[in-house]
Formats: sequence, C-alpha cells, structure tokens
Amino acid sequence: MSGLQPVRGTHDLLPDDMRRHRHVIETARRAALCFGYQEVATPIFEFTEVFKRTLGDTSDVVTKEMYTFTDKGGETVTLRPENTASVARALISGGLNQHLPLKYFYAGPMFRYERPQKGRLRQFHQTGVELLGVREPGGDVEVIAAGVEFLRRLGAWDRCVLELNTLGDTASRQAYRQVLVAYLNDHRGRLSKDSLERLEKNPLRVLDSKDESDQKIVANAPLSSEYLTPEARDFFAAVRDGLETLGISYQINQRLVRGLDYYSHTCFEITCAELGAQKTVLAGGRYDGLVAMMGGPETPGVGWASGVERCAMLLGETPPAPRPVAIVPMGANAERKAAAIAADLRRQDFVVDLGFSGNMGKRMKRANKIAAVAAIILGDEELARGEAALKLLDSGEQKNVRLGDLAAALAPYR
RNA sequence: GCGGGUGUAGCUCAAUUGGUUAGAGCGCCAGAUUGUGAUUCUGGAGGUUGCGGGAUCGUGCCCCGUCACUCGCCCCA
Repeated sequence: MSGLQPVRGTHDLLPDDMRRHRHVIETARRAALCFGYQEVATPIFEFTEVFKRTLGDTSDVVTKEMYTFTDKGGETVTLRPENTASVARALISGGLNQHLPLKYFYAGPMFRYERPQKGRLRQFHQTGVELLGVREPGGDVEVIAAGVEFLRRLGAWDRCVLELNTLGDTASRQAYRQVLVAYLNDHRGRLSKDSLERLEKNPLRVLDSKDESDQKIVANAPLSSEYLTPEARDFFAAVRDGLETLGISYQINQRLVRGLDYYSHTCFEITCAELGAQKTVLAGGRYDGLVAMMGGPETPGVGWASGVERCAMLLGETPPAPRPVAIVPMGANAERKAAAIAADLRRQDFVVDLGFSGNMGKRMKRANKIAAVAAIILGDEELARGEAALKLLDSGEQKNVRLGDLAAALAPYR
C-alpha cells in the first residue's frame, strides 16, 4: 500500500463509484425538474458569518465541524457545511425576493470536520431543493412529495420510512420549550451527561437521546403537540392531509427534532434502516425565519437535503458505462482511415474507442476489455473493396459492411 | 471529541501456540496465436506484512506509539 493517502474523510470517485454518484444526482435533478425546480449553484465557500449566524452558535456544525480559514485578503471564510444558508444568502444578494416564489434544486460537495464513518465523510455531497416565498402548507407537501418521488425513482422508497413532526411556530416552540425544560430539570439527577449538556444548549435534542435512562424520562415528558397554537395545529393538519391525498405514507415522530436552529413548523426525515447509524438519506423542513435572520426581507422557506453517498449505497446494480465501438486498424494506411471513420462516427454521437498502438490481437483484447459492442476491423483487403469487417463481440458474428453503411449497421447498438 | 475492532500482492483471503526463502484464487503482463477478442493452456511480474519504536537468539504474529479504515457514541445527509 502506498504512503500517499487522501485527506481523512475524503474519497476519490473512480468510474464505477462515479456512475453511481452521477445516477443519484441525475435522478434527483430530474425528479426536482418535474416539480418545476431549477438547478442553481452557489459557491462552495462563503463568509463564515453566513453559516455562523444561521445555524445557531451552539450547534455542533458551527462549534466543531466547520472548515474555516483566513484567506490572503484577511477574510474569514468557511467551506459550506450545508447549502440552505447559501441559497438564502444568494436570495438576498441578488434581490431575488422580487421573483418569489422560487423553486431551486442544487447538487454539490459539502464539508464538515467530523469523525468519518460509513455514510459520513468530511467531504460529502448533497442534492436538495428549496422552495422560497411560499407560506402555505401546500409548499411543505410539494417539497416532501419531490423528495419521495426522487427516492421512488431511485428504487429506494419502498425500503424507506418517512417520519414527520412539527416544531410549531415561534409561540408554540417557546411555550413547549419552557415546559420541557422545567420537566427535564425535575429529573436532572437521572439524565445522562450528554443530555445535561443538551438541556443547556438545545433541550429538544434530549427527546432524541439513545441513552436508556434518558428514554425512560422522555417517555413521560410533555408532548410538543399539546403546546401548539391553533394556527400551528391547523398548519400541520393541512400538511398531513396533503400527504394523505397524495398517498404518501408517513409516521408521526414527536421526538423528531432538527439540529439546525432555523427550522420551524414541519420537519421530516426519511431513513433507511439498512444503512446503520447514518441511516438518514433525506431530511428537511420549514425555515420561515431564516432569510430575515440573515438581514433579508421576511421570506418563508421549506426544503430538504439528501446525502448522495448514502443514496448511492442504496443502489443495487452499478449503472453500466456506455459500450463503445472499437476500431481495429491494421497497418499505417488503415490507421489513417480509422481516424477518419472514428471522427465521423463520433460526430454522430457513437462512443468510439481507437487504440494508440498494438497489433490486431492486442487491439481485439482491448476491445473486449472495455466491453465494446462491436469491432470495426480495417485491413488492406477490406479497404481495397471500400469495406470494413464488422464483428459483433457478444455473438462473434462477423460480416463485411461498406464504409458508408457503418453508421447504419451500428445504429441498433448505439 | 469519546469507546471497541481491523490493517499481509491491484482485489478477496491463507500462513501450525513466535521458528528457514510470506502463499493461493482472481486480476495484471507475456507466450501458444504476425488477420480475430471473450474460452483454454503455459510462463512471468508484483510484498519494507500501514508506518515508527521496543522486548526476543529469532516476529506477519508479542508490547508501545502513530496513521488509516471500520462499528458504536456525539452529531448529522
């Protein structure tokens, strides 16, 4: 093994991996496009403030996971740990609130300084959608439906579970938070060390604890659903109703909370148990306060992000590479002719492999190795007749074809 | 950031409780085959046993450190 290794938590995507990766992104893009979402790309780094202000000063993402550095101009910038804050920033920078509602799709790398595990990398990739400027619960429903459609096309939806919860509006959230903190404080003595810390930073997170003792306490904790304002309750009912109309099945999980500060109302998470500890493949929610929090105009938003690497693990077969046509010339004369034939076929969008050296045997071996559908064999005898030998490599069948008819003869195998 | 497990050829794995020159399959290269791949046969290349230190007459195997991967925690996509 070589001493040269990639940076911890980063990976090379060699062709097989890359095709899986590409397939996931293309599937997400096409699904999102069907809902009218258009692709955008924001820079992979932003001024650190963009993430610091929006994610919450106590979130792990901000406190320990950001790749932050000072550039040569003395600016403090951060590699994006997620894309929603960037999109919100772009909306403000570009004055895009003139054009609401906006429906955006994105795909690209994200960076978090974490301890790597399966399905958790330091450079990973996400696809996602953001719907900006829509206050109605129908927006939440559409966004979730787009995520479900994506996973359905991927062939993964029937192995996934959609969990749904509401955090309520600000008033609901504050009321519940107060009650929960009071309850948890009464049981301080039996809370785990981690949860004592959560109690300070993000009390809702205690609901999510995997610690057994915590779970016993949480089991009797007051429920957030009992502290919703009538408006928040109606909103959530409308979202649920919308999903049911579409036949999208879900489970209510009252302990489902989001790590990032900007969420309100609907939050959801789609998991696939076969992935182990990092089983969330797609998650999101509503973030009505985000744009305003960043200093922009009050703009509601809802969206999700999905992990490309995690989705790629759910794929069965690796999507095949396109099968080329190999050209096998013999002799200098044929070689020149081969270049012209290759150029002509490529102009017609055939995938053509023309080797750089080797005798016929070598070139045929290479044709086989790259899984060519056919070999166009060019020898002086054939060329003298204005023909080539066309050999189909799956069947071994071989026939002579006039040079002008090659494209037509190959059309069925394109 | 915390705890457990694992590192032997490009890949998957062997290597008697510490004992000569670390093996196999697959893959790769070459030849059989100077106008035919895939199949078959023959041959070949490829290793600082992750790296560094220590104990031992002697280590792939024991001890310490380190790096990477992996499982879980934290957190998250």
